[in-house]
Amino acid sequence: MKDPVHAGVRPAQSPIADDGDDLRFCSTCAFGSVCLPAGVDKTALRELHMLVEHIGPYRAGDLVFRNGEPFAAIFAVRGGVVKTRQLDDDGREQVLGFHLPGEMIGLNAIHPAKYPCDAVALDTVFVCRFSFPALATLAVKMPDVQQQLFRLLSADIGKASLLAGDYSADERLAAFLLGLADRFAARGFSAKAFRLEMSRGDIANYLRLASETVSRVLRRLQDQKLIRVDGRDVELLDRAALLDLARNILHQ
Amino acid sequence: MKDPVHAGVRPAQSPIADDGDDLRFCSTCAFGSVCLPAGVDKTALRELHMLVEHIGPYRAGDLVFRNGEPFAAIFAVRGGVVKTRQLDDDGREQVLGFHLPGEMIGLNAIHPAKYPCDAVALDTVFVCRFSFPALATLAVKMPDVQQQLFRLLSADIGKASLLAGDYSADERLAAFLLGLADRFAARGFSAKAFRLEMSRGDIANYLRLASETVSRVLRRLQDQKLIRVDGRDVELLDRAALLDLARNILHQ
DNA sequence: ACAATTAATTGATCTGCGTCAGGGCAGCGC
DNA sequence: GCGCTGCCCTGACGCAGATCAATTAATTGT
Repeated sequence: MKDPVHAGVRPAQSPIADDGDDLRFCSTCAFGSVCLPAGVDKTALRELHMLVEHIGPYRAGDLVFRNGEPFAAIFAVRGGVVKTRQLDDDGREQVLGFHLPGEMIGLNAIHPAKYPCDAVALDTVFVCRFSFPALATLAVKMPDVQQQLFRLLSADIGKASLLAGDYSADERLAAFLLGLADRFAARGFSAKAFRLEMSRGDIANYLRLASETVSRVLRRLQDQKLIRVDGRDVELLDRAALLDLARNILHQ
Repeated sequence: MKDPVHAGVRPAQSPIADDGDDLRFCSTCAFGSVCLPAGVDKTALRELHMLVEHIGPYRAGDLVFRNGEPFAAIFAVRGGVVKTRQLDDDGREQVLGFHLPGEMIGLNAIHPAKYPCDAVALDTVFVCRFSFPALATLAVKMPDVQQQLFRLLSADIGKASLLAGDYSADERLAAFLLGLADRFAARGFSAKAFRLEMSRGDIANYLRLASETVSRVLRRLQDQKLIRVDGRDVELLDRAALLDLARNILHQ
């Protein structure tokens, strides 16, 4: 563990953006299309870069923001994996999502004006912080920024309702794995083999299953030669079959 | 059935905005705070009213917008109840939500740039149509409009994940009834007694239950004196007990 | 007013997944 | 070395709710 940035990441490419190469990271970020526009007002662009604050590293277990904190900023994950979760009155956890490099968190805090969940680093995490008042002000001057914000928000509505259906454990796991694969691929990582930074318990909680069920289903999928599992490392062997399983969840 | 506008609505006040009294309706609408601002730039306000188009009546079963149609506008329900739903490949329905007067629909269409669901009138429905390009342009000139759009979008993310948890049938129904009651109350209707414009099947589908289960749970809640049910008319008798049941879903 | 649909209720049975219980294995401090 | 802790896996069992089936309202059309 000499290199904190690359600690705990093994297979395929490491999902950590090169800290020394902002441009390369930004091109895979949810805000990339506005942070790195081709031929757009240079002054406004400079303003956008001005209001971005690079923060990190967070270590596994650290909180990027905390439930109840007043809303002030949204964040783009720059490296590592972030879990968002709520704790109910009895202290039971509800995992809302996992966020890979290039993805935004904190959008659901705008309305209640405070963060409705914790954002927990699952490994070594770096983020970009966007002050929201500043971003909103900029959005008034740069319609592209406004559009992108609208799109990001709208996209999250769709994501949130994906798991609401009553799907079987197999469908959920298949959709989960394929979803991760596609998101890794969109950020330039391998879509076939990747590491699950989250525990079985987190996956189960996110998919509204028992962790025992996650174990059993992963084993079943492996027995059926759809995937290969080794601890937290996963390899997708039969994408078509997985897609067929997940069809109802993903394909609509 | 001589009066189409008020047909099929019985108990308490009818959830139909007075067509002749825009001001009164607008004050209860999701956009009310920007459509009816106190002491705001009159010119910009006029522009907002200019781009609002009143549409209706739709009859039960009519579509306000259709899955796959290119996204062009968002809508505020002005009267009646609208159901949003997806149909998967096999033609099975997935109910995404029910929308009462004053609530916005179509926000989840911004990102995919086409409507990801159908919006179906459950009874006689009137809507306000907001052209989205025009609204976005106006938002650049009126930061209040932009803010309100951000808030509406963000709020929908939270709503979408409410039902994602693994809750019991009783919890779901209690939360559903209380949620409806509060939304009716926020629009000036009775929070104690109201009519379910949607069928048991729609409720069941929305809550990811079987319609038989909805029947049974409603009966059980009635036996326990928490509610009174008569067909599609519901009266909440013991709000505290319902809140206690729904605590895990609503209260976080 | 009538049959013809469609929706709602109720009971009986089935089942997927949660719960409980037990065991293995790696990392870590002592 | 040792016990401790956290994570993962596996089997046995029970239950909430789905499914199947049959009856009884409500709607709708003629």
